Amino acid sequence: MSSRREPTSRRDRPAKPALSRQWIVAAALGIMREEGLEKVTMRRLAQELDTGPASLYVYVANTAALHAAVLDALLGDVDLSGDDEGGDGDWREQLRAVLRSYTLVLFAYPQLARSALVARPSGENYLRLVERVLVLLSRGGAGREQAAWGVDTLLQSATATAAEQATRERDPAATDEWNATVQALGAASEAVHPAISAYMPALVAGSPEERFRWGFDVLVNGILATPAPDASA
Amino acid sequence: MSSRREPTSRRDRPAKPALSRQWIVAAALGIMREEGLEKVTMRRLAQELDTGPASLYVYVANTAALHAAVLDALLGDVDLSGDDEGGDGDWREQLRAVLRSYTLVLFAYPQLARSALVARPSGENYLRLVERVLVLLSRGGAGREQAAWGVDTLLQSATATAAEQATRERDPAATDEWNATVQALGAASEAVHPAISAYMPALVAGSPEERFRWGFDVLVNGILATPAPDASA
DNA sequence: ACCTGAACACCGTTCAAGT
DNA sequence: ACCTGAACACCGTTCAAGT
Repeated sequence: MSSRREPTSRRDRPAKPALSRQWIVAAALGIMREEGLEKVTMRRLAQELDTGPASLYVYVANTAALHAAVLDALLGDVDLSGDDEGGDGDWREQLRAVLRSYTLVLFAYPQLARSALVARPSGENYLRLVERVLVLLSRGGAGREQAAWGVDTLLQSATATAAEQATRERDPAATDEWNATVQALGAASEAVHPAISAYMPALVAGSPEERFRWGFDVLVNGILATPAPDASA
Repeated sequence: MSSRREPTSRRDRPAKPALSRQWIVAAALGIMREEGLEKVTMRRLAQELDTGPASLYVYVANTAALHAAVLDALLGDVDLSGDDEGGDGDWREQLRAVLRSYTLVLFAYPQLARSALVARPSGENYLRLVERVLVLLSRGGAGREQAAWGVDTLLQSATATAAEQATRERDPAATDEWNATVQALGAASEAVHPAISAYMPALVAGSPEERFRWGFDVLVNGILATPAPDASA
């Protein structure tokens, strides 16, 4: 019972694999899937990897970078459908599918969507996504600036939708915030806030699906209809 | 030197005013203005108010609620210009002005904008803002659902713009993230990501002002041009 | 170069006890 | 009802020292 190492037996922990950025991110993903993003901390992660927190700083600059790396890893699940074969006519449907897939991936991890809103990722999977959206937008007739700025707007909007709707359904505590907003809107007196009062059912109505679809169309229609500043002036 | 209370002299601290939600939020605002949102913690705030953290929980549910209250207080600075007198023709300019004012207020406190992205406020000033945007949108010809969902989209987009652009300019550490993204985009090889490579200058170009204006027009154009789901089907 | 122990300087939240 | 002290259970990050 006092043996220090058993080279053959007892391999419950596979002999502590060497640290590496890849391995660290994989462990972080595991913790997130099982315990949520809020448990993906330097300390908890170090514990999981059987080392001290200080060791992680060789591979990861800080906690924000760690979360960004986890997000990028997850972005590998986004379906970029039909990655290259043409079919020019249905660019809009393809773009919608890509963004829906992106939204669904984020839906699975609301907290990650929240953090993506605030810290854009920069990994390989993110680049692939941006590339794909750019191609589809330009296929749809968007100009240079329209496509470039459009990517940003579309991804941001999809991220925000995921963060909000997903939170609203799952997160135990954050539901309170949404309830507070709904309640505040509902309680708005007709005298002080007539418009809110008049629009009230609609203000909080709509399934995630409906909101997503409408939001997508609003943006695509708007992007194609709105020229970039220097284009004409 | 051992006196317990001096009723007349030494009023550096004005005799510890009674706790109240209002007073707590005011103190929180002060800390934010002087030290940044990240210092607006229950413990720091309690210290400022000369009490223990536990005492604050009588008035504020948790830290998120505290931040939301601070945001709402700040929203009082948003210029709702011309609050009621007609001038129907220029609804678009008025709406633009309101959203610009909103963005500017958030610009002053990037971190707060970040947190607003994630936790919608629900206070009186927020309601006033929603009310105003609703009125202007419907004056512009938006239908019921268009106006209702449009408010959400417009405010979200403005918030995100503020959070991003503001952070990019001021925040010492968060600039790294943006740099990482820019660098990743710039380093995208032409072979693997031809579109990114081709669109590259445009992807990160544009002043905050230009981006804001374009984003606003995209949304307003899109909102007015896109009917709500059940409207026709 | 990589890894570590230990420390520094913090957090949010709860609870039993007081007034 | 409000306020408090004290505790519980955590954090991120740095640094000198080791290998």
